[in-house]
Amino acid sequence: MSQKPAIPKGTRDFLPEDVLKRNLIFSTISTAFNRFGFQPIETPSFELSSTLMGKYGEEGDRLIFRILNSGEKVRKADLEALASDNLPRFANSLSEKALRYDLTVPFARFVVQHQHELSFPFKRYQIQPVWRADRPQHGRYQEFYQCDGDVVGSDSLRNEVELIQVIDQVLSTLKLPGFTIKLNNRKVLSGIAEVCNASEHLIHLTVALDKLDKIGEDGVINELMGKGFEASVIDSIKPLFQLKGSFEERISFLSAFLSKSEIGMKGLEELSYIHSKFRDNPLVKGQLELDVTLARGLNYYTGAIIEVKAHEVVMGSICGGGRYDDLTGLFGVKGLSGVGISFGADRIYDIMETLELFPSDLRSGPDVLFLNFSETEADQCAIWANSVRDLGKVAEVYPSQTKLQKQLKYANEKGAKWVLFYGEEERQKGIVILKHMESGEQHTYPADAWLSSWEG
RNA sequence: GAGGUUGUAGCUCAGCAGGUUAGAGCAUCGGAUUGUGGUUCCGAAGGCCGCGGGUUCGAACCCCGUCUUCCUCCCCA
Repeated sequence: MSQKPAIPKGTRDFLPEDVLKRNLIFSTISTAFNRFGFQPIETPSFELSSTLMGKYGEEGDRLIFRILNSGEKVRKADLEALASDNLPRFANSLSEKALRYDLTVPFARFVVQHQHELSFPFKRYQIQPVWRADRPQHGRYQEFYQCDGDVVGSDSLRNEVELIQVIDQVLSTLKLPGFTIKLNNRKVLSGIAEVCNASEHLIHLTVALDKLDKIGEDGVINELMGKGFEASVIDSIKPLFQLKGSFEERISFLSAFLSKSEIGMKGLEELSYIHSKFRDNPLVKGQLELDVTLARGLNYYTGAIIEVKAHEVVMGSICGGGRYDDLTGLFGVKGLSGVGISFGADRIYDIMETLELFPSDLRSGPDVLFLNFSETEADQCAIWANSVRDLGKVAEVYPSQTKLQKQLKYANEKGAKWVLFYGEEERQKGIVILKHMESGEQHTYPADAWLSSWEG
């Protein structure tokens, strides 16, 4: 009985070529992090549910993939909770583990758990898949890779500057035609709420502001009215919709707007500090932009907020991050400041695919393919193949004695550069024939010395 | 989680208001060419028409459910 092959929604298979392309992105990212002194770590694919639950807000909890208890443990199911419609409790009784939802929370757990083995400031990067029970859409998958870099144990703004440089270096190296690194600061958002007398509704305010580029000014106003904001408050926010001009111009506008808010001014100061560092040490390709509507969903950011958008393509952000002053506080260690970014490798992949940015020579076949004429000659070829491998080249011996036509077709499809003929005829004459697949030219060499004259 | 949309050969798609053995191109395999690939020509194989139920003399086509696809919202990488 055969079954129709299928994979779950939101997941993908990767063919050899796809993996090579993705590895190019990964290696570009890890190279950049390495150059800035970040070190790699890994954490398990799944964590205890208690580590993850409640860290991403109500929405986030819903999107966490939970792992069903196995075997006899299912008997622990809390049927009373089910009967009384307490679904979260019922779910907890069925599941003690969950697939990781991002790399930041597991990293916080990691830092607390290994605090005595790490030296601070600790700079790490991590490239691993994460899982979200989200509804798949363009550029959204249920399984995707995140590439995170964080610095914990240092509140210097130089870390923010450094992370922005990493982003710039990675995306420039990958030859993205252009991208904007949007910057904001949670303190500025708090300041805005403060001067508008809306401090207690900060979240609603920022969530609505965040949608400005999507639903427009009227949409934001409608949303705020829907959340019960007073007209006077909405009016006081309106000037922000018109924010235009250079980074400096926006800073000076906001300095006036936020002059009565101490925290808001602190945020502005941080933003202009970061911006000033790129004056004499400019970015390669990235464009810095101050965007007060940038909020991002995660509510643990306390300082800088970063988001990167690629030009020339419609796609959500390809990189995001920010500073969180108390992430490890959730795991019992207070006052450890951190700042980090997260690349969305799969979105970068999709962008590079649509803009055709992947180099064409990624898929390289064997340098030499030895045709298989008979057991005896193939044995000799296997010995030669090892010599070729010792030169750091790729060599393959065709495994069976099928028709030459078939073997050459294989060589052609696999992109072999050279094909070596060594059959009975050649053996008797003491020669080998090397054929260059692209030009079709053939050269004859003495069998005992072909390797030294071959230019492969 | 809410609403809409899609599903026919490995891939991209045809299939006339429900009517005999469901079609094409590309890909695959074989042959033309028993020691020479990419081109060409000939041929073959490949489908519970997403899955389950219903309506009908009769369903790829109509109805219901379910899964999947893509999209909008929500949220995010």
